[in-house]
Amino acid sequence: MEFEVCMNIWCQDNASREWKQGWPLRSAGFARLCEECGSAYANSIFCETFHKHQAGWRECNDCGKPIHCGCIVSRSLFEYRDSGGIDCVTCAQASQLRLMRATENLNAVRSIKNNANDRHTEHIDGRLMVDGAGKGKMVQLCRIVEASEPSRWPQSEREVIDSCNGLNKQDDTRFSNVMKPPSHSLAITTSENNGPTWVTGSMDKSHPLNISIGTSSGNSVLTSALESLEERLEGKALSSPFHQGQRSLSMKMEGLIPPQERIARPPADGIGKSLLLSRYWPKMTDHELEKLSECMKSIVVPLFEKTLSSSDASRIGRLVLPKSCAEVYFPPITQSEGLPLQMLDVMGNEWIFQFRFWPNNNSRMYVLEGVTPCMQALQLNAGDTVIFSQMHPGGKYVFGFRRASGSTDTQEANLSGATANLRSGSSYHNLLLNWKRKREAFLNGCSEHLRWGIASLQTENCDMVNNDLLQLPPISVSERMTQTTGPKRLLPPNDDATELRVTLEEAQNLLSPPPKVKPGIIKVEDQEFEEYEEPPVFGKRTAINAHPLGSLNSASKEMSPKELDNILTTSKDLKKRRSIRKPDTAQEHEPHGLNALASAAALGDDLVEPVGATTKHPRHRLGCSCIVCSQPPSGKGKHKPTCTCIACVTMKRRCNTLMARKRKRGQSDDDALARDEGDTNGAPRDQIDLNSHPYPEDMQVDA
DNA sequence: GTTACGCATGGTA
DNA sequence: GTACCATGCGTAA
Repeated sequence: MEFEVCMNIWCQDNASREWKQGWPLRSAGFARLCEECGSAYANSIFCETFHKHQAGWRECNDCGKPIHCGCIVSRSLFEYRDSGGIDCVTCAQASQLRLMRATENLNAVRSIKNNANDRHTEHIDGRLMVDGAGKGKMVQLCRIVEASEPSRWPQSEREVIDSCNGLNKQDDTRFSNVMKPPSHSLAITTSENNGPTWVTGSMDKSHPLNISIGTSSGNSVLTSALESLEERLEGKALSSPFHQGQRSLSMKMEGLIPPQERIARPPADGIGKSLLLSRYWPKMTDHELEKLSECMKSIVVPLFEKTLSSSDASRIGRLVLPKSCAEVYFPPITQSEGLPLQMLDVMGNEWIFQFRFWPNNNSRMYVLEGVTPCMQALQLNAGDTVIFSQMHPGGKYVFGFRRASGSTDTQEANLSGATANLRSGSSYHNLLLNWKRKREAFLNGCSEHLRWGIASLQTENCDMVNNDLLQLPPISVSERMTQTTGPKRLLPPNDDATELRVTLEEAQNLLSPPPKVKPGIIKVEDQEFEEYEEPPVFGKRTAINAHPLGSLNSASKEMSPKELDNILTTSKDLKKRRSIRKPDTAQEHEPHGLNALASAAALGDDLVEPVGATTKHPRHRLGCSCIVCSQPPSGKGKHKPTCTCIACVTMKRRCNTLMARKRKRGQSDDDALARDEGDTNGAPRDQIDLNSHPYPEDMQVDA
């Protein structure tokens, strides 16, 4: 165990060598707690998920912008570390907790030197050498302690010791006594095991600045006004929340809090931060993490994330896991068959994936198998990001996700729905209730058939749908029914090769009125709706000038019973697919008949091209970002030869690579290359034409 | 004929 | 050059 000294000046344990594992931190580790007093230390700066109310905002020393520090102790403790620390998320340079610059630190120690006759300090390699009580020791840590309860500040070292002894007797050593300082103090901690040297000073305005220097063992006391320290305390520290009526800095910074940034959360120390590529670090906003924890009713520690590739999101149902992440965060497996891993998604559904590996080039390739049902239920596609987290206690894995940028859905959005029922009392909750009420009012006002249709489209088996709807602001139903809200994923795709993006309006368009039936008129919120006595007809209209709600165009393309049967059969086929989801939830996200109908209808000619499963080039599915799929339709949007877009650059690189290889293989192959690639559109070879098929004919996906 | 499994291959960092 | 990983592909069910 790494040697560290407890930084709680109430604690006499200056030689702590063991640290208890405390509460889980958002950095995927655990807070280390002093064995003696239970104080948090080191990486406890990440504990905001657990003690959010004690989190606070600070100003970055370098850029001055507010930065967040969630340390349970940081609200009452300003900490300085010469090395390490957390980068400011804004400027990425300043240590998050570096509230004193090195020069200030030096001044403080010089003051000590000047006022303690037997002391001598030097600045060596950025560190401070203290001679005297901490003779020959390198100063590593220096901190200003700000008391939260001045009335409890001990006025003497004796009181400090007494208070510490009292604290040690407390049962709840984890939180009640976390870094409760006796006063504003400057602690200079030596790196070796002879205890820290403390500079304590009362900052109570009712008392003169009374600063003492000594080791915590109390063998040296110097009462003096350390001017520079006082100046600093009066300057920076005195402007702290404490001197503003004990208001927290977080309150002070209220209104200045910047928008939540997506923070890449590196793994905790010791778990191989250097081993895990930063692209796998879970990037969640504090808000998302907070909501996830709220949703799971547990502490959730993000582990890693991965952007779904085409093959991950394909129907194969295999999600390739980054090797390092799999080995670090998932249970070790020795057999290729691996073991089942139970996971909860953000909706609270339980899934079991097979965590296994394949031998691969003297290495392993880790995969999660059986993810298709979950992916479909969550409507995840290539480009989306899945986030693996772990709950504490219990260690159960959480399967979270984040939609690809540009999508209207984010994990946060989905969590909004998932946690709606947990947000009782919040304004957000009220908004949801408001919308729910209006929706119910509307449904109640609708005819049975229409109500059934809409309700089915929302489908009680598709929580995502409800959640999507519930996310909507509580606008009137009439507005809802007439506006286009942008792409909404209403239904899970009924085939892996397809994706359904359909607005509510489009969904409504799938309901056609029965032919030759005159509608009645009902009023909901002063809006007239047509009511039909006969069931609606399902089908995709071929004309688009229909009224969204009822007066549907007579040109509706009705489905024959056989067509309906075919689609329903397709839906049933879904159930044949292998799914190892638990029985209690296994059917929840299966598309119902109406869903299948809607999907099939919505996936008509002009909406989504149903790309058939092909073994030739399965990557060409919806969402595929390859050259073929990303190229614009021929004719318009043609890329210029000088275009430097990603697609063009990639294409050029590929061609260059291909050319180089071909040249190596000889002239005959070069000729073949010329045949294959040879100016399909008559373009010179150095002018890449992205509108031509980049692959030989036998590889081209059917257009 | 289709699908899933398991391994191989090749691109990329 | 190597490891990782996306995905291609042969084969068995």
